[in-house]
Amino acid sequence: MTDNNDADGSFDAALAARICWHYFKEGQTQELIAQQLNLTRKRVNRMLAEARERGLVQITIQRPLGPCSELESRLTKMFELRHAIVVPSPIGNTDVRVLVGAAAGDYISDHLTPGGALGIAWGGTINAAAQNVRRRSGEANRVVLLCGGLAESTSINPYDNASMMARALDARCYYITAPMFAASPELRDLLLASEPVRSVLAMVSKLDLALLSAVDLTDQSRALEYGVITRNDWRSLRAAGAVGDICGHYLDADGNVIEHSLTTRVINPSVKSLQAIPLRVLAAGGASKVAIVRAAIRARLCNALITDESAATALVRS
Amino acid sequence: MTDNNDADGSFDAALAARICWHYFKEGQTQELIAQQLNLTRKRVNRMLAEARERGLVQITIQRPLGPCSELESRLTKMFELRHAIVVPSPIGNTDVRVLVGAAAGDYISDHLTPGGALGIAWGGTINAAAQNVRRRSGEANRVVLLCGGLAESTSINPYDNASMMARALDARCYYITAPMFAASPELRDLLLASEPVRSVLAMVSKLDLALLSAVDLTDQSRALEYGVITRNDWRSLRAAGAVGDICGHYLDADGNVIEHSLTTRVINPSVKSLQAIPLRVLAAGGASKVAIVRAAIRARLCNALITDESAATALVRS
DNA sequence: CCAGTCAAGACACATTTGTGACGATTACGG
DNA sequence: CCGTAATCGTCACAAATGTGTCTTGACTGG
Repeated sequence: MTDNNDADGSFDAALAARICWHYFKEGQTQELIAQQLNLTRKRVNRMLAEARERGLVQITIQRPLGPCSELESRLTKMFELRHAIVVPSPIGNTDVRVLVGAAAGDYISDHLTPGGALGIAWGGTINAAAQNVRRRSGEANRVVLLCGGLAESTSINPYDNASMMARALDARCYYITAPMFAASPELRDLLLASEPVRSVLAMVSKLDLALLSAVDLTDQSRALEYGVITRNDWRSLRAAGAVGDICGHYLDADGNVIEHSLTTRVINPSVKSLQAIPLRVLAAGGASKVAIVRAAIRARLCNALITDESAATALVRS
Repeated sequence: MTDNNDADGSFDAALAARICWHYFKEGQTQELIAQQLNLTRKRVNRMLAEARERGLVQITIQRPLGPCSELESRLTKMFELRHAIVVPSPIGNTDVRVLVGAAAGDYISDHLTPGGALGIAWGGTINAAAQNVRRRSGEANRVVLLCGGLAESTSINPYDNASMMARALDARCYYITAPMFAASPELRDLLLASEPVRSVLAMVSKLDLALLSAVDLTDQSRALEYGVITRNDWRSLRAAGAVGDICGHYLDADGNVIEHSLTTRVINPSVKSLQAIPLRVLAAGGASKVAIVRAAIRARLCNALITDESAATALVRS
């Protein structure tokens, strides 16, 4: 009856849930909970932390929250978006992606209809979103990963993101079983035409909802850090006018698609198929993402936006 | 743009929301938040507490939580309920009504369709539920209070409960503008037939969902404490075999309606009209409520139950 | 059977949080 | 204009929390 179907064994979700209940709902002290449940306080403390990590406790703040909603409505009008969500920028050294991702997880929970098909990009933001989606079960949802994989598993990995999201939604997950960038244009074409890849990509235009992320090409770009592109590519892409990419489509500041040697090798859903998705949510925050976010909107690759206050402020000033 | 439509002025919801965001989502310390926002730490601390009081932050624990879900399925089968929700019993001296109420608020949020009509009873549990409902707006929901009022405003008051719930749901609220017990049977009949009362009661059988509470007649009964009934009535009701009441309908242990001088003066929806409501959720926890909960189920006054572990355990043992 | 390894408990300590006392400042009614 | 009361900030301290280190003990692979 008690389900411990999670991938890793060493975590008693039922116990954690009970601890969370006593702590968050009942407001008891960790000490007392430990006594009652015959645990050490430290254990309680750690399970509490782990439960929050895993998104076992969901903390929602009643929206709208003041100045942010002002920005939201301005963004919505200005860029003709379906929705805009603006969260406060971090005041500490918190990663803005965790915050925007948390909001994105909420958003997905609210907008993915039961049995719906969700496409996702990858990255720190998406990772945080996956951790913050409200768990579902038995709805036959589907998750489609909108990019190829990365061979060397960095801390953030596309397949990992997708599997986490799928697990949270109790969804079937579809992966593009190919690298993000093929070794050669010829190989790319072969892969695109070959079977597992072709049929997964064909699903894209049928999706109900896409959760997209933005890769920037600023000095802070994580693409370099994660080894997605080389520094040479980074330089030449910038020289070609690119400000970043959405699912491997490199865009200039006006939202035009940039041609580049990389783009002849990328394995990704076409711009058209992405545009066919009714609700295309872009989740990206921080100053470095402003240019690519604006470009993505202009390219009509997104019609809903989740971002933070600082980026939103910059966007409405444009 | 920033809406401060709450009844009491001296609470900056937008600021509180921002503080909550930085604290709960970003995980910053109160000290740092205070610095950044130019507030004192104490102020941050108090606003955090107040925000939680007011249900501005919603904490959800991923269900199902182990042993409780076991009880839930047993209750569901045993009593042929639509749903059963069991929450852990308090381990400290927390009021069980707050915990059961919190779960009830969640339940309402999940099951009241937009634009739906909700009937509610009153009491500590309902009060907690109202504080825990997820805020909605612009859905034209309706809330109908299923009992008359109490003249002297105790800490928990029917009109108060209803108004809080209606405010949370941005709902129109309908009150029975009559006392819970009329001074005489004749006056009761006059009131039932008279206009504002009659039409509100007529709405009852059209409701989508009712959130009911159980009044017990044990030694711990709050009905005495709140001065709803006199000690004499309490004694004679018990003598007549009553174990408690649901919306003013006194029941014996088998769920039969008890006749009593009080019941000739009570102003409430008929049993029939209550039974016509598709989803009738009874929220009540603690040992003292076991008998009346069982009676209510037998009387088919409820087909969904929210309770705590101790009461649930007692119920399945019957 | 014996290290070696790893998880979990005991303990200790620094940080963070909740709360009360006290004084300053402001609003308000006479 | 003054006194009163209420509010808010400052300080201080106790409680609760997060995080190390060290130790115990169980399991593992020779």
